[in-house]
Amino acid sequence: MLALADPTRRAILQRLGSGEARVTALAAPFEMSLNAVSKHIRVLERAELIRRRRAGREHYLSLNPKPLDEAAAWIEEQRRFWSASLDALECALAEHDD
Amino acid sequence: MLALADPTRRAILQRLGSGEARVTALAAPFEMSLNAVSKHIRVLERAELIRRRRAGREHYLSLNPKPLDEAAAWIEEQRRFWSASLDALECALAEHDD
DNA sequence: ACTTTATTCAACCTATTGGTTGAATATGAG
DNA sequence: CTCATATTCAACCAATAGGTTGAATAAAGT
Repeated sequence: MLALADPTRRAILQRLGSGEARVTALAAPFEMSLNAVSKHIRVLERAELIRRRRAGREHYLSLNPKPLDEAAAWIEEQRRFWSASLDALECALAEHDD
Repeated sequence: MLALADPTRRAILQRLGSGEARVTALAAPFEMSLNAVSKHIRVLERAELIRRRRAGREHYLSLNPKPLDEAAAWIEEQRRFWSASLDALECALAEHDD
């Protein structure tokens, strides 16, 4: 299962971009139940896209500092035959060395 | 549905990297039925990752020259908070301006 | 015209996914 | 000790995804 395939999970990753957060906090903005979010978190964790730090009963989630592997690996794999498009991607990325 | 989520579809894209191919040819290497591949092709087509050219009864599929949009857009979206990882990605890409 | 080839359409099946609810576990607070 | 809070576990459910088979369509070959 491609962890990045689900929009809720991508949103969670996005949210974690602005710092670590607890399960409850992560779940808050979503319509779905806490349990549902808890499941998504587990998927992201298994995919090693996020890390969990337990502090008592509170679990703090944060982005795994060396992630994007899944996406990057795929893109890398495509590079050989998709160079034109990758050029465009490179441009997009280069634009943001801020 | 993220079109890139399925390995068969990624393989099809990969195959199309070395030039256009017909449905039958694309299906050949897979264990699954022609119909199954036909479905995957339709998904990729709807996602605008590939294009179809009909020549009589034969359908020639090719990569959409301006694709990767889905992936690139997502990566771009992540850029802001995931810059460290993107740096690594950029390096990987830069390595291949051959 | 008939048959074969290339492809899709339609119906169906099964496994998986994303969600639910309710109970369990564990920690913290009074 | 008891109660509330934070989280997961377990069972379940509905929708979807990916596959199947068989029939439909359409173009080519003979």
